[in-house]
Amino acid sequence: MDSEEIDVLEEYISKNNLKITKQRRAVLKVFLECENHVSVEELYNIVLKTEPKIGLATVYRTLALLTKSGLALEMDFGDGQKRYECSHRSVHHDHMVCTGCGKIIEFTHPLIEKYQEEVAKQNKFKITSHKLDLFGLCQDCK
Amino acid sequence: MDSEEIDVLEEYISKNNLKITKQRRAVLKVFLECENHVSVEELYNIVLKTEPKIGLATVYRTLALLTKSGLALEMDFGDGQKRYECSHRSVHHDHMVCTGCGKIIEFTHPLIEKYQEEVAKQNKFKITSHKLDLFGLCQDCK
DNA sequence: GTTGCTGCAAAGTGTTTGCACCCTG
DNA sequence: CAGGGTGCAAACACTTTGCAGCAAC
Repeated sequence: MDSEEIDVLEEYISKNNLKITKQRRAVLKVFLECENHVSVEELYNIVLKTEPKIGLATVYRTLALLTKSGLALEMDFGDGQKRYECSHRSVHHDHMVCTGCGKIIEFTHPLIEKYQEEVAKQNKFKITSHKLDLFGLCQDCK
Repeated sequence: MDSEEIDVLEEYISKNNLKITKQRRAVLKVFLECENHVSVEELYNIVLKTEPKIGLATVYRTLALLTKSGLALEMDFGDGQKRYECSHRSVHHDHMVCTGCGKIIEFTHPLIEKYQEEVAKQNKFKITSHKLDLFGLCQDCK
């Protein structure tokens, strides 16, 4: 396991009077190893292989904990389930979601960000976060 | 009621062997009169005033019908419920969602759209739709 | 040995569906 | 009067919560 992330988690945990458990370690390990935008169910099924007794509720609770500690980011692509990505793994990015195969391509475009700021300023709006999803067909699904 | 929209609905209905009912009229009327981004529950509560016997399921079914007929657009701001807006009322736009008071400001920026196309092309991705939400604080909530 | 954590099951959300009856066309 | 529409309640999918026993510190 990458010591950097377990450190982040342990720091958060000790600061908040919480405890490290083998379930939390297991969820964190799988979360760090699997690809971005995992759903809870997907993660749960992987964790089950190393921690067969773990409950789905624990996975939900641990992902909430990872989100609060800043290790995970919660995403919603409108498909009715929460998905998570590692916040450390990349700086902010947006998503192209292929409606054919479900593949998610990440991207950023500095000018798009710039014009977002511009339009916000025009409306006297202070952006704290944003979310840009392009839906369509990827190269393979065209 | 605006005759334009009832025409669109009736055309869709007659093309698909469906029927006009007073419930559908009532939902359409309220939908056209209320502000954009209504949730189903909000709409339901307003419709109840003129159609006290209507069921929530009918509102869901009618909104699905309006969406299929092209009158309504389904939105998801990640708050766990579907919201709808009139598709005729405006051309495409994006949203600034105030996390303080819930206000939604609509906007478009031609250059943002342009750079979306550009980045899609670089990834050989064909955009069918997109969704840009800025979250933050509006003028009044800063 | 406290106090937080876990697994389980039950409860909660928002949404959809099955069905008998009703109403439009 | 046939076939779609309605209201109701049950079913659904995803997520959260209450609780008794368990484990980390």
